[in-house]
Amino acid sequence: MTSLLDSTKDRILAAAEELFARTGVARTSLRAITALARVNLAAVNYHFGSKDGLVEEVYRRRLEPLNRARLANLDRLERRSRKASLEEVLEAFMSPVAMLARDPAQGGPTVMRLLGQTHAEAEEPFKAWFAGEYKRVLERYHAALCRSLPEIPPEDVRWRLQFLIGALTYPVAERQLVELVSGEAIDPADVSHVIERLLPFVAAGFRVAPEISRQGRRAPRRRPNSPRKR
Amino acid sequence: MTSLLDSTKDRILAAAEELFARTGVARTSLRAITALARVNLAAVNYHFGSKDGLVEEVYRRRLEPLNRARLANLDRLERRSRKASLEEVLEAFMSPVAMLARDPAQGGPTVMRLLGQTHAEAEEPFKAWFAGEYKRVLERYHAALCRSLPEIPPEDVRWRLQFLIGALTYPVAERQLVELVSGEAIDPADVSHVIERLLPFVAAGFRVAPEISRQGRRAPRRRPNSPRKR
DNA sequence: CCTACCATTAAACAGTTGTTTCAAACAGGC
DNA sequence: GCCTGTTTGAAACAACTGTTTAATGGTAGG
Repeated sequence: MTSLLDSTKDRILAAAEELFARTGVARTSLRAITALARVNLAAVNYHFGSKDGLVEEVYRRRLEPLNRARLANLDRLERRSRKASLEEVLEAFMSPVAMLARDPAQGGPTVMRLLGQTHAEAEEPFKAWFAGEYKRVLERYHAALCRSLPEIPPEDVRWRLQFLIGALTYPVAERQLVELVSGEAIDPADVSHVIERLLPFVAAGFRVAPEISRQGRRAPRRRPNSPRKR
Repeated sequence: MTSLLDSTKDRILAAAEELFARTGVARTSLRAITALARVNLAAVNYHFGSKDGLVEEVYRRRLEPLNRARLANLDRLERRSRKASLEEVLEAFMSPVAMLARDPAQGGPTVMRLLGQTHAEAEEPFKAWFAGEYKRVLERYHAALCRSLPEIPPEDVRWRLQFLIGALTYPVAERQLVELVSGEAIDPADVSHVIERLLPFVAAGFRVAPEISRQGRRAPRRRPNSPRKR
């Protein structure tokens, strides 16, 4: 996976990405990274300033193209004359994930586990950048979804966008759990299969009429049990 | 939150849960835990054997009642004469999460972040137990969902169950991202609001006819962009 | 050739980690 | 009382963490 011609910096990035995805940032030592990259320990601090600097660079390298592609896809849809359908907007949002996972030059399947750990792992300074970047994307998609779903209140669209992100991120990131549920591991090259199945699922969810909402009474169903203390 | 009458063991568990949920297991030192619990450092190794032992106990304490309630709810549904509706099965699966989050004695809102970090944080030995326990629950719910949705192929039901788990876990665990999308933080006591909104969303998704499936050609839509390298 | 400058190396740094040790304090049974 | 086992206490342990230092190799410009 790591070409012998790669520079020291690239080798560190590749090794760090690999290990971050596998065991998480906090549990990955710089010595493990430099050993895998066959590079001197001090090279990390030389090229990236600190471990935090390396972490930020590892994530930025993947998240930036992802968000850029999402925005570009939306631009394309909005430049057209006719209104974008719900499915088109959803695919514009989800498909860049599949592209990332398919292309080894962009991290390949490894990058997906990395993305799944993003929020859990992020340190404060980096989190701020990421939040700002991501917020722009989400705001634009929220607007686009509202336009495709004029009959759904914007606040419900927000929640459903949230659900979409969860449904998209979680199974792709936590492959071990997928394995658990489906009995077989998913072919990492075929994250697009996940998306093919996810798209009609969430599309139907987005279109359904929301519950009578906030102060409205619950459905008159009997309440199931709550967990008991042991 | 921690009563002064609690035993040393309980105080350690409470403090560990709090810190694990806030900063993750790997970034939480035993010294931070014992300081918060106002307990001697060695008490952790005395009562739990090791840090791993403590981690396992912290998670087990919450996951066991959760899974137990899910199974009990399903038992109740299946004991009845009439067939359970899709919504009933979904609520049986999701509502215990809300109960956990509502009851401070069972961890309250804190426990939700903890659950979200479960898969990312889990060490290997504990992971095995968790996987086995969870698998039983998921298998039973998969069967129940299939019975409520006879026209949907079981394999699609599996995938959709996966999506449900993602949509349920992610927003509840990653509240900072929710905040990002929705502009406001969710009231942690009202995780039930999440579920109220999530239930009709996923119910619609479960019911929709799946794509023509496996070897079938993609929809003839034009392909959106893929991410580009910078 | 020499001088800058960049990249790489090995070694050491100070701080933190989980864990262990052993003595002191405590409880209840006789 | 004394003796049992269990629980807490302060201190030390070795191993590992991210980071820094100072010396080295390499290469382009004058």
